[in-house]
Amino acid sequence: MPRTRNEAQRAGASAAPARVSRSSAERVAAILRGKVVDGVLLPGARLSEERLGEALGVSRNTLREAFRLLAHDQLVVHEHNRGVFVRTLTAHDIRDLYSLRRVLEAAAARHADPVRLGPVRAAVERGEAAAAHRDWSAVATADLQFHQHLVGLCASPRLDDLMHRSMAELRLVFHRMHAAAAFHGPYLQRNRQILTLLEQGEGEAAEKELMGYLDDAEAELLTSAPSPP
Amino acid sequence: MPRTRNEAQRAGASAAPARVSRSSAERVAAILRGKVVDGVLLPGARLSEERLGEALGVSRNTLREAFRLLAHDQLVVHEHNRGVFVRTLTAHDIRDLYSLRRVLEAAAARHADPVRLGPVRAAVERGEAAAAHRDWSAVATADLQFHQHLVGLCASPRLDDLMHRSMAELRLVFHRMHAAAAFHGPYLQRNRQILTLLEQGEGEAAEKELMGYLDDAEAELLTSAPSPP
DNA sequence: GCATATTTGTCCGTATGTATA
DNA sequence: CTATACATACGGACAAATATG
Repeated sequence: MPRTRNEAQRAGASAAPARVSRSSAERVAAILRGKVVDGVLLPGARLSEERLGEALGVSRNTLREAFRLLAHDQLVVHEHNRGVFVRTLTAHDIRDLYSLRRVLEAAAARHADPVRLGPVRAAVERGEAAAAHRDWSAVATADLQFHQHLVGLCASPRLDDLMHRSMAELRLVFHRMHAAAAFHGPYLQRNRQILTLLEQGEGEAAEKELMGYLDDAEAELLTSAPSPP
Repeated sequence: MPRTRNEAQRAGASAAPARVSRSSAERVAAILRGKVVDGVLLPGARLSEERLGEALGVSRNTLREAFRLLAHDQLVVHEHNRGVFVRTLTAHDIRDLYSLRRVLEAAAARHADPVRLGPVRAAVERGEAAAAHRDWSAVATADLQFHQHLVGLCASPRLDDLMHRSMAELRLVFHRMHAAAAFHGPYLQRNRQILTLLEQGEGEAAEKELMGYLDDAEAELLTSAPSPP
């Protein structure tokens, strides 16, 4: 009899990320996560237990579990006895996130194996194709994926996860750049250049290019940051 | 009637110096986290909602919130409809954790500012003093703190937090080394050597020493790992 | 500064679904 | 296959903290 449940779960987990049964809390968290990273829920917005529970059709207890999950993703902050709010990144947060990216992406460039650059190259090409069609939203997505796959070269699930969560955090401020096109567009050529260097085995040069990219992107984001240091 | 629950909560909370008001979920999570990293709750152990809620004097709702927090620390795994269990690290996990440490600690060695080595030096000296007193538990603590403060040189809260959680995860397998002395002891001299190199501004050499340390520690841990790759 | 309304924190009881002996 | 134990999820209750007028 279906004592195969465990086997099925493990097999499914190893192969495809598709999961048959997720808890309500996870489902609700996924919905809210999407609204936060897509900018539907803006930084500082309050997430009322009563209103949201009503809107999503879940009880307050379930919603609170979802809040804990989102808080761990750093997408919301839980203020005791006050409630849950969409996170507002400070300039300090932005600097920290870019420090973290420098560490992760430098390591990726240093350990990059030229034969594993497939997904990285694909992201570059998706970005260029999107730019040709003036689909700036897709350009932004491809830019993020380029760097995500770059870190993926480390072949570390924990680093992948960290990078993924960090990029979600950064999206909280990307929304402040009302012209996403102007922000992500100029970086396409730099991504292409980094890819080329990696394919030629020029890890050192690629790392230097990457650090320049990150320095410039950080500086640009900080000019739009209203918060003090 | 026993509505004295709140009084008991305050009494317990007042013992902790740091923060006056933490949620019950956070307090419970902290208690359980301690039991897991101290090896009181061993990997694979089941955390029953009913039993633990009874023992800790909190409702199942509150306990479930605490579980979400612990699951995010990767110290427990939440299997849907089955319950919460203390995490069992596989050999794959150990390798991943050391990959992560290599990235973080290499970055730390590379960016180390010799004038900020105070806490690192202090940890080395605490370890040596503890070894002189044959306090192997303190030796282990100092060893972990040496590496924690090393990463602290990056001055990144997010990296600090990541390192801290990763070390907590590693403690899940340190308990398998029944002789903690034999495990942490030999690394004291290597820590001292790394410190010396950093103080002399020999970042490259320090990084190489560090990588050797991590390779050896990883290999030693893997010999005690019962799980397949 | 105070009284009041709102919201969160926490608990309880219970019905339903799932897994395992 | 059935029985049992347990997790999931809901809704209601009330005290405490916070926001509001």
